Amino acid sequence: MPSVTLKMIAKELSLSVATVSKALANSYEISEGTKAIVLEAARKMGYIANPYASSLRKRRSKTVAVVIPEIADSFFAKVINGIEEVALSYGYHVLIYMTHESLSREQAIMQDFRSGRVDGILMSVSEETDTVEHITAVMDSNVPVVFFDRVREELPTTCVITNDFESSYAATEHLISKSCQKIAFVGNSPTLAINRNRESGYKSALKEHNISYENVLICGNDPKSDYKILSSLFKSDGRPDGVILSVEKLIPLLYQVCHDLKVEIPSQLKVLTFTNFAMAEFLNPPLTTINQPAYDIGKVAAQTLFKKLARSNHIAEAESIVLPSEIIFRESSN
Amino acid sequence: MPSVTLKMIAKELSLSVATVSKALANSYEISEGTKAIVLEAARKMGYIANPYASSLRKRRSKTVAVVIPEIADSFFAKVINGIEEVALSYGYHVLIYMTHESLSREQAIMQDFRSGRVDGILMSVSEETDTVEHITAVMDSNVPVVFFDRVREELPTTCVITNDFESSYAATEHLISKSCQKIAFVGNSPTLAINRNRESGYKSALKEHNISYENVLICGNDPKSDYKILSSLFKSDGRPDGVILSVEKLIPLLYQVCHDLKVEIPSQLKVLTFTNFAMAEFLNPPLTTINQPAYDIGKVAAQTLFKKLARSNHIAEAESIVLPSEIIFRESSN
DNA sequence: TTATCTATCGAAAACGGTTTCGTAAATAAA
DNA sequence: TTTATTTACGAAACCGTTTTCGATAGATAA
Repeated sequence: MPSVTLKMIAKELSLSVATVSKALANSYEISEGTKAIVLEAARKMGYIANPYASSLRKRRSKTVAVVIPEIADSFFAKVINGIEEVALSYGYHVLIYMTHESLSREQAIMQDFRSGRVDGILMSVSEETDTVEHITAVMDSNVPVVFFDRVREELPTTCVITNDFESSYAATEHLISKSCQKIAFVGNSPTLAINRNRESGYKSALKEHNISYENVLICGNDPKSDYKILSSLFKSDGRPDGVILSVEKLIPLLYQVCHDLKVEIPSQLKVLTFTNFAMAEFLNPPLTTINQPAYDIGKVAAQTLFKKLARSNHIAEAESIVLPSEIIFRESSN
Repeated sequence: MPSVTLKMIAKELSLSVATVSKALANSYEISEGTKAIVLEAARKMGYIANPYASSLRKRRSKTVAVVIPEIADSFFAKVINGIEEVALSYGYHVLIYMTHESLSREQAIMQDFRSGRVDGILMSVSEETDTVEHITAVMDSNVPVVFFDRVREELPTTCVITNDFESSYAATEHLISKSCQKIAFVGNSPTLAINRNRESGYKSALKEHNISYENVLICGNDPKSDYKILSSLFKSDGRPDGVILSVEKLIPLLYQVCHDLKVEIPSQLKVLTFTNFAMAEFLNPPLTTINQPAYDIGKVAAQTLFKKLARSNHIAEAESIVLPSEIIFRESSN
């Protein structure tokens, strides 16, 4: 509750509310003298504008939303850091929403955004998302959306991604060069473009090297069933000698499985992961990782969004900004 | 921009705006018949209330703020998950702000909250925070604050913390039981209560066991200088045989230092850390950790805040909710 | 001298809801 | 039948800004 309002300042200075408002907005209509007087009074009285009154009238909220699955892993944490950094510099506020990989939650969240609550949206879709109506609906109501990481490239907007296909291709080739012959790929959702790109990078590399063994696993959200899926991998006959993890969350699980089944990394199994966290080097064994530039993805996505916000009539067309990932070779794939 | 407003529905149904508003709010003043008609029309027309108009009039934003240093480590990520979960169930929105350990940023953020932007605040103070005027100012303007993790216990509100003193005491005793004689403690900020509690737990245990060696290091935000501080520790004469890390962020750094200086864990140095992340078990060597119940801390803090919000005249008194941490013994301290 | 600017300010209408208060009709109480 | 009460709704004020549109006085141009 804003104790001091424009009206109070106006009364105090025997000016009109309009004049005070304009003075604080540094309008050309107001003389430098009164501006100084108003500014001083506002400061002294501790005036802080009511953002809701302001947003209502200006039809702009100075707020953006970040919609993500969750902040379980380090990737989204760093992305948010990047976003917040940029938002701050633009004087924007950041609302955060988690879908917990649920389409219905995502739909409810997006529905709310048609109210004008936010001026723009930064989002990474859930695993379940197999329709985009809830997204196009808010885009149609003139709220720009910028995707990052988990994108929907078919929509007419900007996607900030990494070179997933290439990274995955290179990762697969790397394992092949280490004489792996049976390489498995573990992803999460077949509907996610990011996952499909990685998968096809993996498959292309196999094809290129005439390797017929191909094994794509889908792990979900439940650690228990994921554990089963992963462990069954090593109990089967076509036991792999290399694994590419597409999901950071599965790292501890894979290490656990290998530990429990006494599968030795890297002698019996070479491992390589898409991830983004500092401790990979100090794991046992040190983990080869494909590092996504998470912080920069957040920054670039936010900057792109603010550019769209600046231009009232931005052209809505599909576009991809690709930030390269970096493979860091460590013992787990040696 | 909300394309369809109350006025439009009113006109469509030849009702007054007031009636429509009350009908949607399920007011007793409106007959069930008209309620049904209004609800149906609102649904069909795709009405979504403008939150800014609503907040302006109701003087409630249905929004809470989370103010934290940053989401660099897993702790705050999990806390936010817990907070978001609770906020969602209350129909609240979550604004997120990072101080980046800067007091002036924290002050600017809190200053803004005197505008009525948020109904309540969940916060973990920055390392630099050595004054609380900016916090009491918003509390005085009737915006409740609940602290978690990095708290200021002198303020008349609720703090959600873990049993830092006891955990640190137990951790120190554990190292002593492993026949460590020279145990160092690495904290971040001497102004933070959480750090002081851990430090005194450490010191009390030493005193209790008549150990005179006492070594408290302060590491800041800069990895380079932190590296120097940590490495100088092992170059000095009074080289420790045990270390307690109070800060998760320093784990990779410590492992790096030990690696570079060829200090072997745990034979030459036993290590133990306050942290909260799943991979500790798979580090080399597996790291003994004091796990904070991060997710629960977020949940409890949020629930406490919403309780305060529910009661308009909540009594403002200092109170601590202590959630116990859990020590998980692993090889690094064996 | 008169007409035209220019600079500076205020009245009032938005923005889109919520809430108070009044009122007419229907019902209950006397 | 008269009076009191309840039910169901609308008119209008209000939340605190922003913005449009005048209005006025003084300066300038014709």
